[in-house]
Amino acid sequence: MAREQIEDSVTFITEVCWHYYMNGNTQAEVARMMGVTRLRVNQAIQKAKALGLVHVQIDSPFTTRMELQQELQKVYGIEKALVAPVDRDNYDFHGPVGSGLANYLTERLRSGEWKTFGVSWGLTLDSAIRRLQRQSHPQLEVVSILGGTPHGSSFNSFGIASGFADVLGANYSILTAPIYLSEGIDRDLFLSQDVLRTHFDKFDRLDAVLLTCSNVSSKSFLVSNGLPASLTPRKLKEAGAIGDVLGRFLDSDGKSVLPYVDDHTIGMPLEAVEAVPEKIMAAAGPHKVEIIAAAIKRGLVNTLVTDDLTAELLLEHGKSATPPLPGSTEA
Amino acid sequence: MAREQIEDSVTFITEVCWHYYMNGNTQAEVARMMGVTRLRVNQAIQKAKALGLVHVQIDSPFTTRMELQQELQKVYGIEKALVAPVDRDNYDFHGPVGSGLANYLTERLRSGEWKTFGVSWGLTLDSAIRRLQRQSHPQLEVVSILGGTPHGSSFNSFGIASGFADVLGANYSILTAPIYLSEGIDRDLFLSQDVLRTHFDKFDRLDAVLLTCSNVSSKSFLVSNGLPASLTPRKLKEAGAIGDVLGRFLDSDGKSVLPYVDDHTIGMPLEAVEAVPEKIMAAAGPHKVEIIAAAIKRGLVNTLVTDDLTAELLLEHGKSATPPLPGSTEA
DNA sequence: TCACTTGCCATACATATGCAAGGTATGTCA
DNA sequence: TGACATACCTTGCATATGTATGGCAAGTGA
Repeated sequence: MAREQIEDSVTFITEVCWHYYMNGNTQAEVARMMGVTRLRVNQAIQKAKALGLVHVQIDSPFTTRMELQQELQKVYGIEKALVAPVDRDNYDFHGPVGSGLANYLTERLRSGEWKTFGVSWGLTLDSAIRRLQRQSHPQLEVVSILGGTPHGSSFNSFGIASGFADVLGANYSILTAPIYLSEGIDRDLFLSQDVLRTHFDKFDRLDAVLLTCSNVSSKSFLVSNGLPASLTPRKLKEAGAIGDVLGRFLDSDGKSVLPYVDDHTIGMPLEAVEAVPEKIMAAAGPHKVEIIAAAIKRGLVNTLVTDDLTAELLLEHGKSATPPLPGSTEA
Repeated sequence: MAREQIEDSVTFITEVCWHYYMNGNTQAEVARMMGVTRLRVNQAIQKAKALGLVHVQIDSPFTTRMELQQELQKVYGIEKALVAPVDRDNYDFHGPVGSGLANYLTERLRSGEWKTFGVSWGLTLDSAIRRLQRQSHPQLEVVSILGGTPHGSSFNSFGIASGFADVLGANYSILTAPIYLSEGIDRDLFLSQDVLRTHFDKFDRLDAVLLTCSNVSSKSFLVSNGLPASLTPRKLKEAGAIGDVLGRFLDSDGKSVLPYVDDHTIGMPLEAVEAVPEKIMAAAGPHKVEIIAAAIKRGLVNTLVTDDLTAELLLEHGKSATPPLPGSTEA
């Protein structure tokens, strides 16, 4: 290395952001004030965004798709639906939903009602973490409710639970196990490990869970990278699976299609999920419409965070596929 | 009026902001998506800023002037100093301090330690309100601790207390009285009104107070518009006053210079302020250096929120005007 | 009917932002 | 000492944003 690197610390970036966002100076003005080039100011601002150092919040963000939200609640009989607007020409089904979930979580955590909540994993939750404002909830515990895949990535089990805990200023507890147990291993023996039993006990005391879902296609990270060798997308479809929640594959009625695989899945059982007071599912994309509907039917969702495109498809699906559930059409 | 006005509701503005800030579209893209002109998108975004609908937050904003903060704490013996960076060529002594106070308040309120806090009034606090993110603290009570002037404005007593309460989702209690009692009215009789006595009783139970201060010049709204007819800036200066805190004029040692006027001032007595656990003063500007120093000397400040220009002048003032207080120079 | 008001649009343009390409200072190393 | 690499700067330009101006269409009222 020749010449020492210029100061590019958080302190520098923070001051740039203060001048730019709080004081409303232009990038050129900030550069002049701080005695650096405009380029470096520009870069600092971009770095701040990337680092999640600045956060833009919109007050009452869910007023824009009120009709869709109310119709979803009515048609599917769920307690709350939150619908984020998307750009249809440049569709991104993780970002807006992530923002929406981040907003809702912030609001929900403010009440202080949650002592512990469970998280699965996936790109949607990763996106939510990166959009969350740093907070302080020292009494809160984030519990991982699903094992990980061997292909480690930032949105895998460990990264999601610790990511939430970090940004929320909370504690966390990791499920140190693979999502699917290898064929040769005895399930009961494996689960009898003290560390796992202690962890599993926490599932019964969760105040909330953050769920995601996916369909059976290459769009699903789990299907592409995480399935046991014996399980192919083809076999899944033949068994009637339309997608998974917590690694457990369901049919269009929300029933498990592969009990044997479920037995070898390390994570919170869906029966336990059903018992959690707040079941929040964050999911969007045309390919997820069926599995979202199935998960709702199964009783896995109180609150659905999605986008307007998916919401419209869900309503279409709900009207065409099934007559409204009895008692769920009341206003 | 010809033609009905176009939809310009909060819903419309919110959707624009969502696309622009959350989804990262350009204004032109948002316009195309929503079927309006770019001009209207641009105006909606500006309106959102003006309405305080969008808020930009910076994580750990007070790392940039760490040395100044520490030196202020040392030289003046205060618990905490928060220093916001400003643009010296385009100096604005309300905005940055308002942002700083908003940030600190948000952090402080998150702890849930406050049940009730007192607010005075002034442009600095008004600025803080407009920069605060909407929050929900149903258990919190904002208490006005100073009467108002007849020249009602948004930053007057009523507007500040209700403004804080509104944005914080809290309750409020107003001091329905003029800041200076008219000559002819008997003070004790006036204060014996039930509604005032109930209000004054709250002063003893405050967890915190937000204070401001001003000097004796036309820059002070109080001096320009709020003084009783018998009190002129000249008289104030002759009596040794260098500024006011809560409408009470102090000399450079922080002592009251006009006990008779203080008797006719409707607001929290400074002796009661001294007893509050957290005394937060938000003030900046070269003209406020002396009165800030005096207020600190009087023991009215735990936490000072100011800007870097004022901080430097305060340090200069502290070093030249007074030898460091005994025992306050320890690190 | 026609002048007029109102509210929006199209256009144009000044300024601000994002980004790439080549230049320059300052160190390393043969 | 000079070739070289590195880290940063300058310049220039494409795009995005902010704002002013003239125009047009729809309604109003003489």
